[in-house]
Amino acid sequence: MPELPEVETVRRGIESRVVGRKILDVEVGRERSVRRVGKEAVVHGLTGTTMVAARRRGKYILCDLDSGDAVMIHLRMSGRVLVEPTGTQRPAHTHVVLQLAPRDGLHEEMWFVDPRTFGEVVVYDPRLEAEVLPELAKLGPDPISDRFDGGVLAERLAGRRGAIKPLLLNQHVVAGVGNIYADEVLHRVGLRWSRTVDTLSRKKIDKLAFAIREILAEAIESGGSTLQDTQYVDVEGNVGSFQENHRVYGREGLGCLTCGKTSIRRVMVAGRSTAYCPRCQR
DNA sequence: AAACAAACCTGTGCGC
DNA sequence: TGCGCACAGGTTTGTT
Repeated sequence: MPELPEVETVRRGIESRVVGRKILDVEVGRERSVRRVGKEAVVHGLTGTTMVAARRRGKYILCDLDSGDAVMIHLRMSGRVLVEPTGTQRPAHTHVVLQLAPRDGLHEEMWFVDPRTFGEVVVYDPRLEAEVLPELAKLGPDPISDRFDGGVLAERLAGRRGAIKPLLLNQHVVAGVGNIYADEVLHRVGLRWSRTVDTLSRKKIDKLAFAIREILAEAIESGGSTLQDTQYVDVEGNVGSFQENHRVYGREGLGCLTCGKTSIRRVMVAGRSTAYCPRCQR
């Protein structure tokens, strides 16, 4: 579900609503959500600590604790983070609850909610990051947090072959682009999902890198994309609005908003549904 | 090595 | 109304 813009929106919410508040108590209702290090490590690692920072690398949220430990939260397909007043009815699939020290007299909890349980919460010693979270070291550049331009992208694509879309989804190439934004980016630069990297000029790669930054930044500005199922909401429960700007994703059969002459088509590529305009994208 | 399918889960929407 | 199937924002693992 959530891609870089949604994850960044959640990170900002954690930064403003959770960072700086002591964690008084921790409940883990589902072992699977903390499978990487186990329930004990999460409960003991968080209880009594205070988050001092909330960072992000691609789709990974990384929070620093005043104990020196760190917390990694990955939402995968259906994870959500919510901050709600203590005592509020918790939704189904609320797997981890952090009781926060009251702020301005308000008692609140942070919930990790995740129906499909692909997501996870990990508490770890940052000195052991390479062993606990080996995937972090393999991530490509973050198009928002890191220096990212055509030169960087060309470097990441060097030596790789095949269709462009699966490469944009590869987190080792670029960290944070997912299925919606890959389709939107490719449409903006007029590239079809099937174009192979070896046919891309350096100038086109510059445009591609620029469009990645541009679209992700615009989406962050809009608070991310919330689809019909309203699965994605920020920590306050607000929906995003970037779906109103989608030009291909979820628009199968509708007229292309750019050329106005062809209808958007949808095919399966590398197991992911892929929307494109056959006229605008070559 | 790369391309693809399956796996991990639950919920929803659709056709019959 | 009910049932079975396809599919969903991600990522890893195993197989050709």
